[in-house]
Amino acid sequence: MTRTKKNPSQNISIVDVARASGVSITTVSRVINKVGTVKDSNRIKVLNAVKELKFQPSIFAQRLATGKSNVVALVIPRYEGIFYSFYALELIRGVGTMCEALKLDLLLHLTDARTPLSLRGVGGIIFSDIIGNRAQLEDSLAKNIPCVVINYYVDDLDVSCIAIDNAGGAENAVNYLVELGHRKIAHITGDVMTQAAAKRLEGYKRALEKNSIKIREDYIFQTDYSRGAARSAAENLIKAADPATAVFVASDAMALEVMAVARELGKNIPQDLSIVGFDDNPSGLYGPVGLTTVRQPLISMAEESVKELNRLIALKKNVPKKILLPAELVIRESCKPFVAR
Amino acid sequence: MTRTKKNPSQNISIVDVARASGVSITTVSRVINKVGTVKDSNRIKVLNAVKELKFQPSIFAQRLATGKSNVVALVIPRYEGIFYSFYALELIRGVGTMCEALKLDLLLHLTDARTPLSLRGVGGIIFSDIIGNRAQLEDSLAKNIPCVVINYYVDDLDVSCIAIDNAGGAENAVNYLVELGHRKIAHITGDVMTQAAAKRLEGYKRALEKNSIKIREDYIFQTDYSRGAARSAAENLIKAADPATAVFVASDAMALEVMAVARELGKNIPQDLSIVGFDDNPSGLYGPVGLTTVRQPLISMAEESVKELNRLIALKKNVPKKILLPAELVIRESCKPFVAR
DNA sequence: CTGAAAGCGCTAACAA
DNA sequence: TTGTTAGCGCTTTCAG
Repeated sequence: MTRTKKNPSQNISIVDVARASGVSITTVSRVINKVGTVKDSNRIKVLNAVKELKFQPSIFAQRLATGKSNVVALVIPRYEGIFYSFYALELIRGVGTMCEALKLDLLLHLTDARTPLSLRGVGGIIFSDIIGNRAQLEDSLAKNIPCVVINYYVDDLDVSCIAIDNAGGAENAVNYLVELGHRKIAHITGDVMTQAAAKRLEGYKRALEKNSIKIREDYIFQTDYSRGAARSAAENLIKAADPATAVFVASDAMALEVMAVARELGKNIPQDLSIVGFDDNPSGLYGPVGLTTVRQPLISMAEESVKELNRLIALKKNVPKKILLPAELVIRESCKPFVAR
Repeated sequence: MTRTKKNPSQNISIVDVARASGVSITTVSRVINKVGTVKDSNRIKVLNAVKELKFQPSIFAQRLATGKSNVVALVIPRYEGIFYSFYALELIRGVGTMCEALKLDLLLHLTDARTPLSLRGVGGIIFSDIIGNRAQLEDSLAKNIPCVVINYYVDDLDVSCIAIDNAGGAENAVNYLVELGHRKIAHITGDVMTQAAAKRLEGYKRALEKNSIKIREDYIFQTDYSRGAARSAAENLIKAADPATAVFVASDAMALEVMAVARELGKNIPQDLSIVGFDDNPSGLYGPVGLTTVRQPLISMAEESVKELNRLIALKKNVPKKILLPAELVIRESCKPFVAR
């Protein structure tokens, strides 16, 4: 009838502590959880026993008893290349840091959008981006699991989200080029299936319009964020009959590729072509010419998402908040004022 | 006495399923866990009820009852810049993938080496590297928690480890340069406090010795893996009175910096200087000259570590295995045969 | 301020 | 093949 032996590394339970300190397990529980009232002398006895026995409460028992979970899942769609992206790491870093600060456990879940989530025992979920895995989000919401979406502005669902003002950032970037005197400004987009890329394109167009510059479709090069696509876009851009004098590129990784292509084709950056990227990826610092770019506050976005999730969990009901974080221009050396020649 | 209400998203328990399918909870448990023998007709009833009620067993109750945890912690020392490193992401990717395959939960724990680990309820720990956090490893081992160390060969502790043959990889790289006719081969080290960097230096020296090339201390440039250090090393290397014709650099990130410096100083790669890196970081593909490098099987290392940990957990005792994975040379365009001029 | 005792949801002997 | 039942370790009434 009696159970044989439990986990040898965790075998001291609240019972042992109670026995050692001569009080009831209830009292031990009280001092562990810092709730209720316990006579000081007793508290001290318990605390000593805890230290003595190296007692660590079992999270499983705690969670079983309370019905609460301190686990936060970070769901990252495992799309091609995500793991080579600066973005993912920053996210994990930010979320991880804040989870630790808030004493939450972080469960990293790499998902392909297709399979339904089966995150059991999770207190809340952070969805990084929504790329084809909207169903997972809706499911979780339906199950009343606290959710927050990060890096995607969801306006048609009752869910907290925290995203970056991609359109605004793009607009700033293009405005800057205009201020430098450029009128022929091209744009190399990312994968416009993603919200970020679509918004960046939107911001590009808006900036041109506001500056009364005609939008030329032959100056817009659509890519899928891949290096290959960036390369051919760059070639077309540079070899064009009436080439642009500046280009706003939807990611730093691609912007670097554009720089490389330009050099190969004998062009100097920024003399022959001004380039602005997006991301503030540290690789943008590599090489002779620092890349001017738009900084995404990824870390703070990630951190905020955990805070927001925590708020939702504490609230015990879904009172969504929608947050848009500004994206700031970082000026380095890859742009020069336009001079006619 | 009765508890008010539990987690509203998880409120159907094994009891409900038992009731709905007209069997005992034990039988339900049996079919859930696919153990024991259950009459087919009953199994079907249960399965239907499970589907009907959208029942999901509580992992906390399961773990409480079994005393087992399916959580695997990946402990990554939060050293400066780790989150900008290709290495960390690859690791997380590999470990994450394998955890999913093995139905394990992944707890990502970013630690500073100083604070003792407090990973409660974890079934096993994967230590990524051992940089100053040896105490954490020893502690966990003492607590009988299954551990495996990844990317660090531990020969003085009874623990499973899986590392990359840094010395061998370095040796291959240098041998390759020798085969190309180079005799003046420099080395830019990483932070030799890390095992990887130390081993790479060791491999470099060994290759030279085996080829009867005298080791010149003025050809060895020590760095801390940082870009700044790489830059000044590169400058000294190139501007030296009797400059090396080839250089083996301890990381791709630094090798790229060396390339950049060389270009700035008017040198051509590979005509004026042959370069081999280490990592096979995708950024090595950027730019006009593909970087010849040593590929670390990071992903398989990460995957193997989870398998090994799983083995240890199943074994219920510590029967360590030490694994060393080969590192293979990837030849691209950054090296040329040496020709006297 | 304290303790007894009833669960939390599940697993695993054991008996049938 | 199935069901009964005693825990797993902790929290939380409720009654002192």
